[in-house]
Amino acid sequence: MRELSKIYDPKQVEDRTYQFWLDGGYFHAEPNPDKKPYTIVIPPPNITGQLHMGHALDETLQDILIRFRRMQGYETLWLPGTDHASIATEAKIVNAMKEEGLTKEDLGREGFLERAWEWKRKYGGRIIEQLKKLGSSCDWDRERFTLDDGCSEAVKEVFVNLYNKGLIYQGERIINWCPHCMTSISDAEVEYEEQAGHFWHLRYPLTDGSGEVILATTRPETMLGDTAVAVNPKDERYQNLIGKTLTLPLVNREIPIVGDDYVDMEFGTGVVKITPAHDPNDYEVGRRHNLPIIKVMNDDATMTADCGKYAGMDRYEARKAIVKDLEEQGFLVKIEDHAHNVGTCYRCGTTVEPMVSKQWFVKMEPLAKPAIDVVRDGRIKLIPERMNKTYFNWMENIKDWCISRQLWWGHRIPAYYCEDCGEVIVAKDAPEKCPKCGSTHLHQDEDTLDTWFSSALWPFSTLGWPNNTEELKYFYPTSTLVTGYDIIFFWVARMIFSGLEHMGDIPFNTVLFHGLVRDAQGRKMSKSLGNGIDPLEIIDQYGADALRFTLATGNTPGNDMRFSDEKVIASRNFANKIWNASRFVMMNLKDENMSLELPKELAVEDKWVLTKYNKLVQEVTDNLEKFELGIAVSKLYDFIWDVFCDWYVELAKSRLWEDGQEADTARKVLVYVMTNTLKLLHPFMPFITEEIWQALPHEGESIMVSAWPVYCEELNFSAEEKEFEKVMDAIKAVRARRSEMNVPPSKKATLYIETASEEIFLKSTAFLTRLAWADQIVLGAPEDAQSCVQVITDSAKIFMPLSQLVDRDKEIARLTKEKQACEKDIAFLSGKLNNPGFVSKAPEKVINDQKAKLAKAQELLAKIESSLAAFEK
RNA sequence: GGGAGCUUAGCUCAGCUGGGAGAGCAUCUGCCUUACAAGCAGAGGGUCACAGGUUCGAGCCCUGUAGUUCCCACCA
Repeated sequence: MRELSKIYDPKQVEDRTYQFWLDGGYFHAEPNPDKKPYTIVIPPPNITGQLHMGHALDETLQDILIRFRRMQGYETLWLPGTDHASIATEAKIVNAMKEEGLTKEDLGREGFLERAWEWKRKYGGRIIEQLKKLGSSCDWDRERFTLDDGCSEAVKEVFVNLYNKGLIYQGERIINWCPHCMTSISDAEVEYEEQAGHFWHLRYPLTDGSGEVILATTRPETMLGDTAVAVNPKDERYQNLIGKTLTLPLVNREIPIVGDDYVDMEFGTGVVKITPAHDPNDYEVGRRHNLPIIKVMNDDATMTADCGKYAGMDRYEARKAIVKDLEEQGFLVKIEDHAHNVGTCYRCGTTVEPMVSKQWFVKMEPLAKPAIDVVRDGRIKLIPERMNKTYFNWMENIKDWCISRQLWWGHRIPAYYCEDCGEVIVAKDAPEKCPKCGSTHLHQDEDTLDTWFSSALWPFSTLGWPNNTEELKYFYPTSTLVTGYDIIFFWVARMIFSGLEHMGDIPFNTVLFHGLVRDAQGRKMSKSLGNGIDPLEIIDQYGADALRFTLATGNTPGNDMRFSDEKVIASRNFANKIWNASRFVMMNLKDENMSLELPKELAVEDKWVLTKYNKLVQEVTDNLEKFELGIAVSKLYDFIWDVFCDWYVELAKSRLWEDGQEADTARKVLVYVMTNTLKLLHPFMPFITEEIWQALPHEGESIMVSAWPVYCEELNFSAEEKEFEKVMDAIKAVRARRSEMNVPPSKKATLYIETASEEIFLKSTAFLTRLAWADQIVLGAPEDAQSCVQVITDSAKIFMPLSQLVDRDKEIARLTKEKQACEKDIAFLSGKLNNPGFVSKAPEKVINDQKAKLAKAQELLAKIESSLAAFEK
């Protein structure tokens, strides 16, 4: 017998077990023609990041799928890596430099990049180490980084290909500019939030002095860049003004009044000032009317040198000054409160500034079309299905993707400019001279690419593309992508069109979306709220298995979940329960090298538990294959706790304590069910299952590479299962009656059992004695039935001679109540079965179920009635 | 403005293709029964948001309403 702590201590297990797996090389995958591949590429976490609950959920779900498939016999690759996260990382490094009093410009591009790589070497591995704490079974030999040589090669290849096909172009267009990050960002990177603002009503006089127009604006500082005022051509109030000119206040520039459908006559005054350089809609109006574009803001959102007295002011400072001047000069009519949506940078939260700027774009329409088709025709399955709608809506209305960033940390755009003739050369390698004029004065584009440009290639760049490697041939398309719904546009959609365009095939078959992990109150975890829960602390306190179990339980695809200590404690308790169940099994083992074969002769309780177990195998496998991880895990919980621990272990004790021939059968069944159930649980709780599996008789090196259990018909004993449940029902009923009457377990009672199923009850006397606190079992009714407490189930009537507890009136009342309940049941069931509609239309199985229920209820009623009659005699 | 999700026990949530409502936590009762008090045995607790409809039958399907959360669009 082993001496094991009553409490499972994850700390003594986890690191050691993880190292054991690494040493065994179990995480590594190689192309293997004898097996089918199963591949997941990790959503690469940012190198700046620390593991948070979102990662923990994401990685847990992936590891569950990976471990499940690995045990099923697939060649299983979980490819890990990290993302260079251009904006976030650059900002971090710039901040660190600031403390030394340095700026990017001080160091220059080379110096800055040197620092950045140094930083990456120092901190980039941090999150990887944290992933290992969770138990992630990634193939660490294949770890990649979005800025490594291979990914860089892929990025250049893609850029050049798309450029040559005309799908990447450079152009002067209005983009979103973040004045804090000092770079352009894509539309997807802008987050809108409602802010309280104002509506300034301004008076613009007609140049000819014949009057004025009044317009409203939320951004008066942009008026310096107004190059027109627009009205709706159908608007009778202003029709006659179209073609006339106004004198722009403060600036005294003459600007035209144009007619454009864009103007909503109902909104504001029906007059809109047009600032093409700083508003996307105005930009479009400007293009339609050939208006000049006047930039009034610099990249840092200060006013440009051309802004006269406002030059150099910050945009908000300028706003104040301009409003003040307008007011003083009589151009301000009134100020209204007005709530409006303001675009902010998703990285730093700064209000973005729409600006006209020369940038690189991906032409989206031709790429979007096939990407829509593969989801529509089901070649890529999104789970939950409703994500399709979100996906289509975005893809069908997609605008061109601004991919250039004014940053240094990232993939530098492979475009070169001839300083002599202005030729633009896009090539993977720097050209030596200009192909047009032969000049050697060339310089590379200063900008880098959007981080998401490289992550879009992740499913194939990590497998060696553009080289046609064995890995690429074998593992692509990948099987499942697991990610949060919050990056469907940033990442998922872009991987789909990139895979189709460059590989000619989908990047993955299925996308499993999960939701956000929120705090116990349902709030988003965030740094500013300080309500974030650190997964590493949870692991430290409760163990990785408890954390994983918590995240998997009750998790439905695409739905957010709440995280609370109570849930982790419940999971920790479950781990402890398993631990103690295994202690029980180990304490009762005689031969550590016992055979794992099930004995031929099985007791009825063995057949009962094996039948339940066998069903569990089927269901858990089904659920996992359908990505119903939360359902699978709760079935395991129920089976282990209720079926195995609360029932089977208790039932097995009878034979173990006798220590006869049959004890050996019990041991074998215990070990069989325990080890196989551990296998089913292993994807969810890898550490504890390995630890116990190793301690129990087993074959093979590790549970993680053992074979996944399969359903087998020989273990299906449904007749015995049903029969045995009659005894269980009796035990439960006796317990309930005793509890109702507050009889302590120490007070034993003889059980007289009147039943048509005598055989099974006879076999089960040991169970009735121990589990229903009896001192003796007698078949048949006692002579003095009236002085007995009676317990009635549909298959038995049980008498307990606890005469001092029997109150004739109370017994009659109780039996009458039971009788009424039973009659109600019968009325309901027979009503159903007498309904011609039901009998003719319901499926046969349902009808038979109802008939069986009715029969049982009638048996029960007969027993109750006879008892009642006896009492009333 | 458009779209989606959610609303089930006191709390947090399951509920697969429609067949008499489930779990965990909390509450109450009794138990240190030789794996486990992080446990065991019981109990109470629900007009499945509301109103219609389809159906023999609706928590589940359809329509509408309310509350709530989120996404997209961005009317200056």
